Amino acid sequence: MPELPEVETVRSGLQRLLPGQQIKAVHFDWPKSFPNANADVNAFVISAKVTEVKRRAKVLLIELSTNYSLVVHLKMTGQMVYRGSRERFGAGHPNDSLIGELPDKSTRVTIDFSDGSQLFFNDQRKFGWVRLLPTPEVMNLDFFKKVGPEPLSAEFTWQIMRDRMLRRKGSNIKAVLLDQTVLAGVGNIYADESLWGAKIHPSTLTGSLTDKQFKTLYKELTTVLRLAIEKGGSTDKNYVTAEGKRGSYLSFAKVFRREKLPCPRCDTTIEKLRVAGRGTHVCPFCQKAPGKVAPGA
DNA sequence: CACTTGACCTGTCCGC
DNA sequence: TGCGGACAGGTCAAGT
Repeated sequence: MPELPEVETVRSGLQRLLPGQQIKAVHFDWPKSFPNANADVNAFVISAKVTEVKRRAKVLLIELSTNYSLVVHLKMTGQMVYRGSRERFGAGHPNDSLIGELPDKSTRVTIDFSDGSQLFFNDQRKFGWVRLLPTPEVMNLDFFKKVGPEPLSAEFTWQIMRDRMLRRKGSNIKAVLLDQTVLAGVGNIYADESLWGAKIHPSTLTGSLTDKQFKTLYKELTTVLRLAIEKGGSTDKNYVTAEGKRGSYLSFAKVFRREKLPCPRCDTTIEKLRVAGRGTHVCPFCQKAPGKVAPGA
């Protein structure tokens, strides 16, 4: 799972469920999903209690009472699903859950808690990972040293976004939105959605954007990220919340996965193209390709 | 150096 | 139906 709103939704779910839980056992069978699992798991994970669940960029940080942290990246298809001691299926009715009984064949890591509840790290494509690190060293990971600011933080302004984006003025704006060193947490869904909102074509050279466009893009991006968090993220195939439920943002999406459907703003048929190596959705009328002038721009 | 492309994996969908 | 190929929400390493 993917982007900031999805990871934030999982974080808030785990933060409701995990603090105070004591870890009894950890199981994993695909070593790449837990590359540095070693004797430290026995020393610093078994018997530890979860103190807090945090997020930075698209990464979950499960902090333990031993001053170690389980650091989790869900990449494309990762899930973190909690099951209470009496729930073989999802909380409430089984139909609420996208997934059935756990563990299943995509389960890579299982954490057992003392009260009988369990936390499952599932990952169909095996790109995601869990790592164990001393909490004070987590931010020394190369990824965290390079990652850009949180787009929803109070300090993040449109001018900061513009200045950081202009470090890559020779790239198209879609590639720059996806660049985690420019700003944290944006992926393919919310890049397309915010570019549609700002009426900017994804192939537009970043260096050619005006201040007015940067300002609009900032507003659209932060608005769409907040809305997606409110809706519990976007579920297409794999993503689920900590309770195993779907997120509902995609029913509010304007262009993502809506190729061949009408643009909600002008009724022009939405097209799917390839930009920055990624499937990209645009309204060809609202978002004029570079060289042409967008309406109202 | 700045930027783009392939690789990491499994599963699904689409065309022949 | 079967089978090959393209594609899927992310990030690195290696390439141009």
